[in-house]
Amino acid sequence: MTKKIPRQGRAPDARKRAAILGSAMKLFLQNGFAKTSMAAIADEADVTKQTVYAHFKDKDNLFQNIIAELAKKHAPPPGLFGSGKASVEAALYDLGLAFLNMVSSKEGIAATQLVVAEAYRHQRLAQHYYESGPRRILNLLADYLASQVKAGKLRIHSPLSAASYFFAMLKGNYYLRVLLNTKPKPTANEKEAHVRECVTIFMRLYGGKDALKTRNEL
Amino acid sequence: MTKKIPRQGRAPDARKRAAILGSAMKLFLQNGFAKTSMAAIADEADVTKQTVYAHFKDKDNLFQNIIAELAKKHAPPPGLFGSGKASVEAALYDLGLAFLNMVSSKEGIAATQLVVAEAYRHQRLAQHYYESGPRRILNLLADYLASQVKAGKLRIHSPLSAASYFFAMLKGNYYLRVLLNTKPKPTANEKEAHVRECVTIFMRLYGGKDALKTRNEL
DNA sequence: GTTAAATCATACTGTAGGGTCTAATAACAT
DNA sequence: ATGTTATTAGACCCTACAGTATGATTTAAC
Repeated sequence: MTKKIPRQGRAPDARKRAAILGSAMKLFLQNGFAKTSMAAIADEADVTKQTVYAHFKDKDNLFQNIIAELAKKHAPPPGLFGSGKASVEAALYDLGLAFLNMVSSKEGIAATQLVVAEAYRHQRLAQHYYESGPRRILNLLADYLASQVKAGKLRIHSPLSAASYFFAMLKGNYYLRVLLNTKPKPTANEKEAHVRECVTIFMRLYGGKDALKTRNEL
Repeated sequence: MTKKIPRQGRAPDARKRAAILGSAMKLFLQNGFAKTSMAAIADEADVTKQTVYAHFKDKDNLFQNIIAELAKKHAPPPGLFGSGKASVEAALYDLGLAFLNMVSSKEGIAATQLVVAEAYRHQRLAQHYYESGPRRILNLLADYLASQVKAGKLRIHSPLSAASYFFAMLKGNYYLRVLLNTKPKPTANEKEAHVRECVTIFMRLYGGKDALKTRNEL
């Protein structure tokens, strides 16, 4: 019932709005909140400052929209554990690699830096970002693990803990270094090897009884 | 040979310099780089802006000094694995708890947020901070682990990897949430329990042969 | 006690940037 | 056609703030 407000005159241009959002995201990610000016955003979007202010109340409001957009963009896709037919190892490997690629992507890094940097000023935003991104994916994995426990494929007391350890190991060294721009960025090969190792360790910890007897060194 | 430049007149006041550094650190940690003004720093230090500029070339220079100071302050203490006589478990537990307390302290959080936020602008600083803090402690643990491997107390292929997994598990859930100000902060009890669990897992992974046979669930 | 440097107090400059205003034009609704 | 709204172009206001200038005052070296 709220959709068809009777209008007269020109309608707001959705493409311009999108352009503004796009430019703002690009610039915020590139230079951070403080060092991105509204004028620069307007320029980049080929739009007037006025138009920017017509669509967004102020800089803060625009920023909130960007973070919300990023949260959506970085949320885990719906069919994450699709068929559920693959082996646990394969599922973990795929998830792990996707996750690692995500967080070490240029945009993933910039987004995290941005949110962390502004977290103390926009606590609700940070919370929302966390819950729709990291927290969501953590829960998904926990659910999957629980299902595999039921299926007798894993032995886990607390799936949520186990899931968090899996992600923790994945991030391991990388994460902080990535956040701090301490390159060089890992190569695809390194990432794959690292994910394999994490899966191996995970299975040694939580795999069926026999899994524990296999290779004892890492 | 560079120390005794013949001077005349008043000497720079070391206490004022210290006061400036103190105020700057406090305010930078509290409000971030951009939102801390030189005037505010001078005020807080009970000093004139002129004096601030007498001691530090500009805001950036002052900031660099602060980060260096933080890096020193957060560097691991020398006698970390003191006697080396305690059990591996106990050593890991102590280290883990100290580490967790450190990174979840108000100042530890603020420092990390600050460095992360400015990382893309002050890459060398971030690098320096990483190497004198996290990297150093990682190496210390790796060395300790290697020594315990030699002593037959542990079975580890790559001590550096193992060390990084230990810290990764410690941070686990906590770290990102802490960086994002997603409270509530963990209580002392929770931290202790968490460290215990990490040590247990670690020993299951890397402890002597028998360690693997114990409790199979977590 | 003279001198040179450090500090103070305060005013000042210059610039960047958030946000507003106005007047004109363009697009759409009825 | 008429009215309403979006957008443009560009000037404009105001505040915050980094950094400087000036002149007085204190402190320590000699």
